[in-house]
Amino acid sequence: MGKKTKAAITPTRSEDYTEWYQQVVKASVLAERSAVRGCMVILPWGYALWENIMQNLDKLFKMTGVKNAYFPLFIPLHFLEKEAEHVEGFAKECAVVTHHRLEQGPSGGLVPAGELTEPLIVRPTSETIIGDSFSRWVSSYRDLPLLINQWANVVRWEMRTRIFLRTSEFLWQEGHTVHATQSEAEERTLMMLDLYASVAEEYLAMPVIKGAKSASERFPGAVETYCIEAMMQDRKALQAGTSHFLGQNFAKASGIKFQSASGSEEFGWTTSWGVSTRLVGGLIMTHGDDDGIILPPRVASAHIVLMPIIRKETDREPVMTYIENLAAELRDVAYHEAPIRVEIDDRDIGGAKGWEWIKKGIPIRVEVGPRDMAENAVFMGRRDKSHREKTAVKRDVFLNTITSILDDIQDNLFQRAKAYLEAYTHDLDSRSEFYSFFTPQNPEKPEIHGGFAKSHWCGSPECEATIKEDLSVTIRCIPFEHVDDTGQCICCNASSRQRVIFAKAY
RNA sequence: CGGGGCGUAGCGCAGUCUGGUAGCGCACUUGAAUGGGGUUCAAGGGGUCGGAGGUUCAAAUCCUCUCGCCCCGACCA
Repeated sequence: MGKKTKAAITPTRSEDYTEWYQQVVKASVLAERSAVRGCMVILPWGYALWENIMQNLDKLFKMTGVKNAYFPLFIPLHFLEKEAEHVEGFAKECAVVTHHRLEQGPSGGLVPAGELTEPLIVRPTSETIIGDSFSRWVSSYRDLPLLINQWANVVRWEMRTRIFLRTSEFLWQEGHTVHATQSEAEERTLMMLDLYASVAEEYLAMPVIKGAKSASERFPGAVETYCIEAMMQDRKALQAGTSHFLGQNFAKASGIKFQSASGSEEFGWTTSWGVSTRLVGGLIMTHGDDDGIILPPRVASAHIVLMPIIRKETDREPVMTYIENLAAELRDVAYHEAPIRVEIDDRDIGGAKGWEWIKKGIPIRVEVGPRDMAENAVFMGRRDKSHREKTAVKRDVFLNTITSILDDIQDNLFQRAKAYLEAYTHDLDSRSEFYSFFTPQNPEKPEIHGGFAKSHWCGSPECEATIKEDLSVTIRCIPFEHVDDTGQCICCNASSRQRVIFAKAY
């Protein structure tokens, strides 16, 4: 009882949000920094979470007819040069392989040797290398639509990295499709956006706003970029997923052509769409509290931890037997078509154990000691409630209600996050109101402020740039709602046909 | 690439100004006590003080150069 720390994480969110995030990641054992600049090691607890996200997405992709494939890590330099905007967009952040051998240097160390005739780029995204394959796979309208996804790692040499949110290397999926018509491709782009939104909301319990990017925020080479934007607890926006309608730009660059039913030669219409390990960062900042992360049950690395309370050595065997039987029965319960994931923690380390699991964000902690056994009960704590709020539940009741308890936690997390998003999203119509909304009281050490401003925008890149320059606020998306609303641009007062979402962003 | 901070045990830090050859807390190991909760006591293991060079009888400490990390900008999923 030495320490009187009120929260498990120091500092708290309100004290220092950025530092809180880093401490939460550390305490959660989801990931850690690696020896390589800007790259992270994903630990088992974090990888299990990512696997659950992956499996759910993968299943949903396949239900829409998408098939998985795999393409090379390396892209020949000249491939990237094929689409002008695309080159410009990614050129600044590419890792380049120039040699294929190491030799003993004069001072003893290894030095690169065997220079390549053409450098290879470590993929920052795979439109061009996949386009090359697609150009050979597609020759007739009968080959379309072509619906491919790959699970891969990509590298973007960012100047500033942040664990899970922006690492030099990250894991993601990238879907790439080719269609015979523009409308079919557009339909697919929006279909995948909807799929992402429902995964974010139903699995990650993360409410999102769907919309289109402004021209300046578009994917390099895309005709249209759609996105889902979530609000973190420091009220900044996080782009949680994107779906791009690429028109015929990449088809022309890669030579993806097909012969139509009428015999004419036409370029395909392509799309690409992706979500990444960034989602994990979003999850942390959406649900975490001052005791650490809170994992939504639908994707949690594990659902329940069973912790024996052993008072006397003679209690150990009966308590462990009780726990192992309980675990076996729990694992036989299906939660959304998959077995409940149960951990048993019998380490004899006292109360620190419970706190470890709190910081790891497991949805349900269960303690079982002789007293519970005598009453045929378990002692349960929920991660979405205070750590002090624990209740005795009869064993059979616990087994019969466990899936609804998990669903209740899932729903509770979503409702909380949705209330937060709504509480800090405002229609703002005056320029002064808008500027004060995004200006902290204390510029030295900015407090959590702002949120999402739904404000009118005339559509000019100049107004967008002015606001970005003045406030570091950008247009996160042009939402699909509110399209018929008319008003005046927040920046220049010109007439505007709709509101857009302005926010500071990650 | 600019501005600020920092590299000393696995983690968090003190010691640096005023050179004398390394310490604290947590974690770890062992033993004991405790037992519905980040418990207590005792004993113990672990460090080329980020790296290189220099000054000095002597450098974690002073000087020069480097490398890396964190925060704030610019760039971005």
